[in-house]
Amino acid sequence: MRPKEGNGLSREPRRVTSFDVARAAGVSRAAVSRAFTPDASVSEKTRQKVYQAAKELGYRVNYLARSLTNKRSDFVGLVAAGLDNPYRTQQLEHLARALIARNYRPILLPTSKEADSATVIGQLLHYSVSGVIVTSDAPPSHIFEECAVEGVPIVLINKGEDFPFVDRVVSDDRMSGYTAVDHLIETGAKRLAVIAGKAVSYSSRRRAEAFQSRCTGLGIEAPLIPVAINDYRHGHEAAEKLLDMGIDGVFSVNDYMACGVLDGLAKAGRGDGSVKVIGHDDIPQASWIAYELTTFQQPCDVQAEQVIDLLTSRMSEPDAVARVEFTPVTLIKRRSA
Amino acid sequence: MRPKEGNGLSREPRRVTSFDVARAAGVSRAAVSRAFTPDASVSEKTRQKVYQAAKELGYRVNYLARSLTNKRSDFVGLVAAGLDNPYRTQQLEHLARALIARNYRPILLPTSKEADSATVIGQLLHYSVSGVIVTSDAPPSHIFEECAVEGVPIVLINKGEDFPFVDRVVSDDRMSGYTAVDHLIETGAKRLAVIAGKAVSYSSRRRAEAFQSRCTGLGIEAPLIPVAINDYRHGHEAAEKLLDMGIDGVFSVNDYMACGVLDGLAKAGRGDGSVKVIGHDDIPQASWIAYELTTFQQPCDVQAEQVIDLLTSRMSEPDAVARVEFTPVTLIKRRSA
DNA sequence: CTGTTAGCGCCTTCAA
DNA sequence: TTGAAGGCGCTAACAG
Repeated sequence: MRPKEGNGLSREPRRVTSFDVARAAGVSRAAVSRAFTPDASVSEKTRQKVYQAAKELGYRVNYLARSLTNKRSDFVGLVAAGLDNPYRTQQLEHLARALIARNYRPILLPTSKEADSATVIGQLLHYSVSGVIVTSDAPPSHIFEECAVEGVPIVLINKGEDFPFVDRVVSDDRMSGYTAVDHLIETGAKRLAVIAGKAVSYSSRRRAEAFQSRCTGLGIEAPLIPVAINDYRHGHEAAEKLLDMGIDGVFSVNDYMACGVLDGLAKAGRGDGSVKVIGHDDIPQASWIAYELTTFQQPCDVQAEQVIDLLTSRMSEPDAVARVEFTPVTLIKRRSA
Repeated sequence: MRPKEGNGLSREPRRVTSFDVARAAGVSRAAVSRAFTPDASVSEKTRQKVYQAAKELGYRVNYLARSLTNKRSDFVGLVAAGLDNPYRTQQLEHLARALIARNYRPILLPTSKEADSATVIGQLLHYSVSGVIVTSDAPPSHIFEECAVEGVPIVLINKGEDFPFVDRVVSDDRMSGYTAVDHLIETGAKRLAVIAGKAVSYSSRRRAEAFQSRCTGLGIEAPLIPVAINDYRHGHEAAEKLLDMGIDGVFSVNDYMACGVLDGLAKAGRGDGSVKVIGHDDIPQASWIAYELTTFQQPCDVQAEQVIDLLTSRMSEPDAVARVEFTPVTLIKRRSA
């Protein structure tokens, strides 16, 4: 059955096509195509004949060829950055699973300096992707236009840019900012502060703003402790400043950084709970015994569903007005506050 | 310039093809194709004409159509599981970046009960993938044959199955097992043990075996403390047993679980360093102040390169004998041992 | 170096 | 419901 050249297991991937199946089943190629197309018009009888022949020959529909005629592939770009933050990983995994569950194939595109999101999305446009999901820094707006022109939906997660045809899913940052203040005060904290990356992320900024705005409303002062990046190391460094300033209640805009804050406090001999800490995201480490971090759960599964809903509805209605979905947050109380 | 129906920004993705570019540039479609094919035979002059026209029209090569003729796409399947373990995330990110750097597109496929690796790899075969990288549980062997038939290279990471045409990259588990013993003894531990998932992972098992074999060689006893899964929770639970058994030096086959062990010890009031702990992988958390875990670094970047080397060399030599590459490990000494 | 000619594997009208 | 025919966008093989 193998091609030629009897070197044991010669290659030359002799692929079987719909033509082969058609011949074997005694039907036309169109019939084969229909048999493998959901709700196409085929009799059960031919369908079975086709399936039978297909199985015997080891036939698989070539989805790439299919997308050529369909003008749309099953691929969805997943543009991500900061995967060292465990929350990002969770998001990624949930998105990937949710996509696969709906028969999409996620193309993973980690961003960095060399490969920024714009370049990367540009690349995606070569594959007739069904959509693009962005968790990294928001790309420059010109890329949105390109996508719009090619009819490729984009969904941004926790980003701020308001742009025609670009949908977004954002977590309820005002809620977390406000609640953080209230809870810190409830636990007895007097001198509050918030740690957040300087203009690094939309959600980060919004949480910090909400926190401060709530404080202002209550007539208390609450400085922003700026850091370069919202990560463990910078959280750790911020802990010192915190102590210098006499803060006893702090909101770290994500857990990843909050872990650093807690460790920094512990290192300075203040791991006794005298400084209350609230994080955000409820990453696995937040419930680890070393931290037991009070935090806001931001359910990735819900978020993923929201994202995909936006994606699919935009596919059917490309010209719809841009929408924003809010992911609810829930305060999880633990030892740290 | 837009199609019809003047509803402001009407859609109907009017894609521009090589035909359009050819016409605009006054050349043939083949010329256009060549202009976009690395080291194809085109004069600089036509190439420029083509680029010019392409830019004006906003042309992009349709890679899907290209793969149709090439019979091979740029896609590489990334089959992964256990992404809650931060080391897995690191692997994933490095693999993805390494692939993209070489102009492959990683398709992310997280596995689980519903979507086991076999099913998932089967799906991939519809896309003429250039290869498959497996970090999850090894798939059943029949899938290897299917891939071999279709000429799709597979590389397994830290898996044991020895199968024709299937290459593997494995970390130097014997080395870590041996070194763990020696280092624990050096730091003064007397009663050793190793914690490992029961038949859950190849590397896990191999590390444990090496550990015990070294102990036997030194004439000391070293029980295996079995757990269901090598994760934080089970590490935490294992800590109790450890103390019951009077162990004072333990090798946890991965860091993720080791963090649980350390937390379990701390919770039992034995976070004083009286029980030495060594982990494996050097995940970010291992260097967090709460843990300062002595561990083995297993460089993801090296591993990723090894994987891709195997992948690409098998593409050119599909019938080569299966190879195994070893990833070196390095002991990183920290507070925990 | 360039254009022409055939497909790659599939899907979608269109008649029957 | 079925088959025939044409085309999706691109590239490889072959002249010139």
